[in-house]
Amino acid sequence: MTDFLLDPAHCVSGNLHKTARAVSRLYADAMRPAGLARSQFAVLGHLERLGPVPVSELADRLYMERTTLTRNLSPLVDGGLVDRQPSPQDARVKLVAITDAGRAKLAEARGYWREAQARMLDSIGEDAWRKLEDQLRQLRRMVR
Amino acid sequence: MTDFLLDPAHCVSGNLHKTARAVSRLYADAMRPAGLARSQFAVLGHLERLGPVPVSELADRLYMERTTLTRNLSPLVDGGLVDRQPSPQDARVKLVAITDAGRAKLAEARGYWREAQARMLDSIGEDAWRKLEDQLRQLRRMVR
DNA sequence: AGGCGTAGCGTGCATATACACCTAAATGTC
DNA sequence: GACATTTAGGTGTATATGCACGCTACGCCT
Repeated sequence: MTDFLLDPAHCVSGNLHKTARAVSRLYADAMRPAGLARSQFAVLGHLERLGPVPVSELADRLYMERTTLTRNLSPLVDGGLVDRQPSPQDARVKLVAITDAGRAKLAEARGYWREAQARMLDSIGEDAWRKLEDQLRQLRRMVR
Repeated sequence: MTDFLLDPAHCVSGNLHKTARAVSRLYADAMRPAGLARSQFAVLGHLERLGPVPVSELADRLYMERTTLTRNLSPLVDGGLVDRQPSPQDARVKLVAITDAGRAKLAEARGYWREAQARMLDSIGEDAWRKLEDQLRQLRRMVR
């Protein structure tokens, strides 16, 4: 067994977070005019694809703590971009959905996002990203 | 140009953060007995390798906002794991260094960390991680 | 019907992250 | 040497992240 990779400098978690921070700056800068934070963009994107969905399920999809999502939803609900209602079937469940205003804001932000994403793909190469994305997906499935 | 990768689901930043969250849980769980948070472990690890270093330089190495690091250092300084002193050469510069207590705590935490890292490497394969880590490093250099 | 276990959510607390803005010290310019 | 500029750091505010804990509603069992 290699000792090499058992040095904290090679921590999987640390390297992922470090890289995430580095990359986020570009997207944050590009999307600033839209007034949507990185995480909010991700939440709205998922919501648009999923339709009304329980908080827990959305959290699972985002690989995010349920309680973290609850708080991240607050500013979106306050801003009218997201709607949160009890399910008619099960009073415990809160169904979260994107509103029309949310869809509009998302569409606006997507324009800025696309620029950043295009620049990023241009830098690293589409093929490289395809492979990297696949490895990240595998990593997530691994730990689930 | 492929439209495929210009869908928010393929966002580089989003995928990185999502994966980082997923992976962090394992390390956090494993290291909980040590009482060191993920980020704190990373900071101490860097400090041990670097020796006394200005806040800004440490922030650069961590690809972290300087002001974020300042706050992350607070609990470490309060806990006596890190020392923060003005530089004798330049009164503007604050030199940050790991203390003996910090080294001890780091050594303790490293035991727990090693278990998590070993499990992770076992799951994804050492070779796969070597390649992935390299791609992440390239990504960071790219955006610097 | 009553009681028990469980499932879904929210809150209190602590840390993490970063932008805008401020302060102080060093440096450069004349 | 005086003053503008640049550089290193910290603080106010807002969002992000997750654990421990508590509450309510549902389902089951008797």
